[in-house]
Amino acid sequence: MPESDYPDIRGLHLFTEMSDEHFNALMRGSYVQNFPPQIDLIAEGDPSDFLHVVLTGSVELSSSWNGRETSMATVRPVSTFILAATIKDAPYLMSAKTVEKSRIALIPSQDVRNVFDVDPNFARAIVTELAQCYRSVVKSQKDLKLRTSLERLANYLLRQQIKFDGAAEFELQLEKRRLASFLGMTPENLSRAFKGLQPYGVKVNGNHITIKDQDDLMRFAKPTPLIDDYSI
Amino acid sequence: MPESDYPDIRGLHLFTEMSDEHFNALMRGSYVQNFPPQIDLIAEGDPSDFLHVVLTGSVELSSSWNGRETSMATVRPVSTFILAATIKDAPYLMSAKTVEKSRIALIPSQDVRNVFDVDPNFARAIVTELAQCYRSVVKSQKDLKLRTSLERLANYLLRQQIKFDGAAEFELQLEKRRLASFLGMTPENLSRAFKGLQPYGVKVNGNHITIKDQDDLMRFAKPTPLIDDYSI
DNA sequence: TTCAATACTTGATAAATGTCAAGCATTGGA
DNA sequence: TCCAATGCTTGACATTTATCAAGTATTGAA
Repeated sequence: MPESDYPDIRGLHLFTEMSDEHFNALMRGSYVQNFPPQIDLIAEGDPSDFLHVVLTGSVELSSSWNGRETSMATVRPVSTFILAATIKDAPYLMSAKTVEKSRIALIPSQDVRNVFDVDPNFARAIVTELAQCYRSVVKSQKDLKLRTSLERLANYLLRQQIKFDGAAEFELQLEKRRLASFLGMTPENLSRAFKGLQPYGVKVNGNHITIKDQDDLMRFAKPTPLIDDYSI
Repeated sequence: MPESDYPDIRGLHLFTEMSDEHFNALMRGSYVQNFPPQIDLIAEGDPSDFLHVVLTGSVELSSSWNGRETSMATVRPVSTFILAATIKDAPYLMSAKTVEKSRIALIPSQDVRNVFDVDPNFARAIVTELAQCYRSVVKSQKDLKLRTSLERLANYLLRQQIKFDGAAEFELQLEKRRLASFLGMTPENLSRAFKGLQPYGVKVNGNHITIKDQDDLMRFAKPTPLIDDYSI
């Protein structure tokens, strides 16, 4: 891997605290590649040979069964994916595909496991990251099981609003059909759900969202940190 | 904690490989308690002061929002719960309550974090356990998003059957209303779902399940290791 | 700029799931 | 042993969500 890419990766929580020696050892076997949009990076069921790091662009994680498919998450820079499969040396549970043109680092899983055993700081970082991932899925599970699709959309919009520093207007970061799948509904239903939020001051124009009265929407959405705050 | 309880805990994957010294250090601050059925052990949102280990009995993990409640998992001996909250020193995302009379070990979270930093074997075990937990939730998420309630029940029964070494008859380990909630449906719907599986050779009598023709049920359920095999 | 491909929306309808109410079955004290 | 409490089942109905089909809007490449 060219050393010019090191700083981006070094900046990740996962790699900030480890020793230079171990970091360099990890990087030696790794490489960075540019991918066009819509490229399949991994398929669920494949052996987990590499830990992936998204440096630019975005990657969608999805799963299929019996001819159906669902979007599980979208990974944005700078973060890793399929850490758990790498750690366990087990097959991927999700497929990954670039959404847009993306720059991705590939770190051999065996190297990750080796360095884990000798660098306590890296070990600590990995376990923190994994715990974070675990808690994110649990939150998402609660969202799915406890809320209707309208409530899920309302809370999604409020989470996005927080990402944009509480701005009253912002752009959706996902295509609507992808968002629908992520929220566990059909694209048709998402269209209707947006209409269903009009009485609470939500306006939609293409990807542009306007939230007229945040409090009004919050009274309906009833967000809670134990589902909606991905930082804890 | 009485030393007589040590072996049960030592037998857990999480604790087998660590040094005696560190294990004893962990145990010193811990204690074991017997709880009657239906006792609230932790509430979601509480700070995570202890890592819990179920030695006997069983514990249900659940979550609530806006007056609704859902069963997230049932923990059986010998295993831990709320490991992720302990590691992150973050609030619990789920509540826990004994289902039956249970014997539970409580290990101070701070001690777990301290020993993690000094015992590489323990660190490795924790990260493996966490990766396992993460992958379990992802599988459960796929189950929920990709399958109908009838398909979820069919696959649940096949998973239970495997637990009982493929026996054609076995007892449900959960109350039906708990099972319904775990599978993301109402008790009424679960009743109807059992009827819906009759054409595939499933017979129900109270908690007693008979699967007349496993192949028949499998043709309907279409189980896949990437959702249904909790060992990978 | 044009046009074909793709995404999105809408309405009509169907299927899945939830709710309510009532009755039956089981269970665990008194 | 009895019976009250709880869980389970069933039917009728309501709601939610999905499907299908058609039309509109948007996008990207020639």
